Amino acid sequence: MKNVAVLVKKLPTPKSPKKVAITELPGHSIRRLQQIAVSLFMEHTKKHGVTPVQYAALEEIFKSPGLDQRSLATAIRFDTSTIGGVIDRLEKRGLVTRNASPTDRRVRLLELTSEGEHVLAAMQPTVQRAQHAILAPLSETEQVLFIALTKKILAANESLAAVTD
Amino acid sequence: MKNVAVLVKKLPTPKSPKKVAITELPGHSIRRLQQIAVSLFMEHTKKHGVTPVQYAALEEIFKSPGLDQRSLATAIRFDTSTIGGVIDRLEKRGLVTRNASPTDRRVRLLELTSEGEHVLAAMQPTVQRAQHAILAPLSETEQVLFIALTKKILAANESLAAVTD
DNA sequence: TACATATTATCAGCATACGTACAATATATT
DNA sequence: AATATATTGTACGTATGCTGATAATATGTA
Repeated sequence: MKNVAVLVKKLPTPKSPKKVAITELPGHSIRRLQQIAVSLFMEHTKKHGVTPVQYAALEEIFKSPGLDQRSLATAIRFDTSTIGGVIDRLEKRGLVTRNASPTDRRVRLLELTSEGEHVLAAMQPTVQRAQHAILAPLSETEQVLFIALTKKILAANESLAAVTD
Repeated sequence: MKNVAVLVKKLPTPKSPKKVAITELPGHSIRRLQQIAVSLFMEHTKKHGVTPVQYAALEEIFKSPGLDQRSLATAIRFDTSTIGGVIDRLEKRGLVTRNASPTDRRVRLLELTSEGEHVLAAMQPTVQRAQHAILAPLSETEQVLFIALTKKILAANESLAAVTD
């Protein structure tokens, strides 16, 4: 009787692992999805030399000229410690300017240069095509469904990661 | 008349960008999905100090002991130039061994240490919970649907990115 | 006004990701 | 055997992504 109690009581981590098919895990599928989305984006927008992350930054700065880095990061879900480097690269390419705020000396205000606006305008159609390409394997109905399901997951996890505020 | 022809013919890139809601682009949603999946994984498996990528490697090496790095990379869709560093870290932690092949001196054969097997076994339940957490916002039916749609996209793009062969 | 607290940006460290190039080694072909 | 080609692993450069720490600056409150 005592033996049984001991056996039942322990139940530690199983001695040997089970064989898990990585491919079947949602996490892995999502990682693959991301690899594919980035790959298609880069393929379609190759001639502009702008990454998906940089594109998102350009788009947001265009929508809200003069916003600060932190607000930008929050808006497009970058980590605040990443945003600096992204802006560095855009600034170096002359697509973005970063000026000290006259009212708050901590803040760097972001704006597109005319070159930045030009590049953004030029690449928008290619970005659209890339987005279509990602969902292309799905029917119209399936695409709507996929987007809805995705949004549902995102909505339930808004606070997770890259939301520094 | 000529004016019209000229206008029609050119159609260059638009002068000024349109305002695009980044949040509405599939690429951005997928990026968010990935951030969330990783975040949930790390949260659930915190005590094991193993990343999603490292976990995939452990799982695959357990399934196919003695496989080489390149095969591993292909199996779990790592970039071949990334796999080395991942194995380095697992090796340094004593979870994996990397031995020269007796038949082919180019190859490094991978195997789990007993510690590696132990860690893998210990974390499998927590990984399961993390995977459930990712899809938790969806109903059972929706989860099945989401997985099916995702797989359809992946199947159509198997060759894209991180498939070095 | 003086101090505690909050905010903005930056930096260091670690871990993917991918392109490109390259050395070592196998294998196929001539 | 000698050469051409393919394969395995590594290294370097660039770009995220996140944690934790810190400096500079604001702001709220005693």
